[in-house]
Amino acid sequence: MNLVDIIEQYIKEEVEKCENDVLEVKRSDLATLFSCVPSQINYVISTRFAPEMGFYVETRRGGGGYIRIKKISSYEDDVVNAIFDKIGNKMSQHVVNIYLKSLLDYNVIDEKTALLVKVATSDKALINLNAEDRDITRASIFKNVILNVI
Amino acid sequence: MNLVDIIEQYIKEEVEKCENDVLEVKRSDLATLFSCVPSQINYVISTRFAPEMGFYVETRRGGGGYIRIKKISSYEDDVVNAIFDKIGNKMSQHVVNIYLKSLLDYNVIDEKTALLVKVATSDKALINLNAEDRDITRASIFKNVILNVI
DNA sequence: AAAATAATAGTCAGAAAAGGTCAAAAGGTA
DNA sequence: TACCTTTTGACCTTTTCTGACTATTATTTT
Repeated sequence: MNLVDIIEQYIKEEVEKCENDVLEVKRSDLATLFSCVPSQINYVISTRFAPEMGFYVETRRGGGGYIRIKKISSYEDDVVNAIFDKIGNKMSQHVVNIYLKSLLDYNVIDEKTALLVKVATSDKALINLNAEDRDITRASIFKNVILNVI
Repeated sequence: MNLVDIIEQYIKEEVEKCENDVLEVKRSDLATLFSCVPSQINYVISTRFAPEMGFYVETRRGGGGYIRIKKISSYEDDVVNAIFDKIGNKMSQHVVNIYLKSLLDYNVIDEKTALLVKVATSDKALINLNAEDRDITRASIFKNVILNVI
């Protein structure tokens, strides 16, 4: 097993142990624990704890900084999984609407949430980006939000 | 929790306890209470009690000097306006979080909406963009969504 | 009343304490 | 060999904390 795998497994176990499946750690502590450079932790996080894998990660710099890893409970949901399997790394505004409707139909999300997601991923909100970045960003926001709000 | 966070929380609690939501304290007393240098109090005030966070702060030097912290009570609109006045066309993740906290505090938005905006504007959701685009997009999403829910 | 002194608070720059980024080196595998 | 993943390290950014120095106001002294 590689170091990434060992650290990945450790984090997953620790998250399970935590109240609400939220683990808060210092990057430096993890690095010390596994005798590796701190940036190795970033590598683990970015390759193993992306939203597609059912995790939400939040960090904070400065004194008292931390990395907070939250396991998303709805990740096991079949409907969500079915939808996630189909989403690529780009989404048009139209496609977002289709998926939102579907999630609404299955009562996975409510009207208000659907509206908020629609606004947050609208061309208007992403107006400063070029078409390509817009679609990529839209897909990323969609995935992150959906996993977190349901 | 950092010292700033502890002092922030303490002040907020004390303000709540006060008649009319106005707390008057001596900077030196707070510094003594938390065993820190007086300027730490200024740091807390300037990073956590600005008008866009729903507070109005007044001070007086010299003998009998004080720091008076008032929670803006009147209309949620004031807070929303203060925030929108302050927002330029760029926002850091940190700033978004701070404003969301204020909006939540004033019941302008609910927990779920706050979470949604937080996730939608997080660095993770906007990972494919460079730092500059990220901050611009973040501000745009924030404005669009908030304007839609209020 | 003016001057001196004491009592406050403010400012700003630098240190300290985190985490982030990116590219190069190393290791595996088809 | 060519390509992909992992590991490492040098350098960057953000946030917090501290302390020396400054500014203002109140009180006391002359």
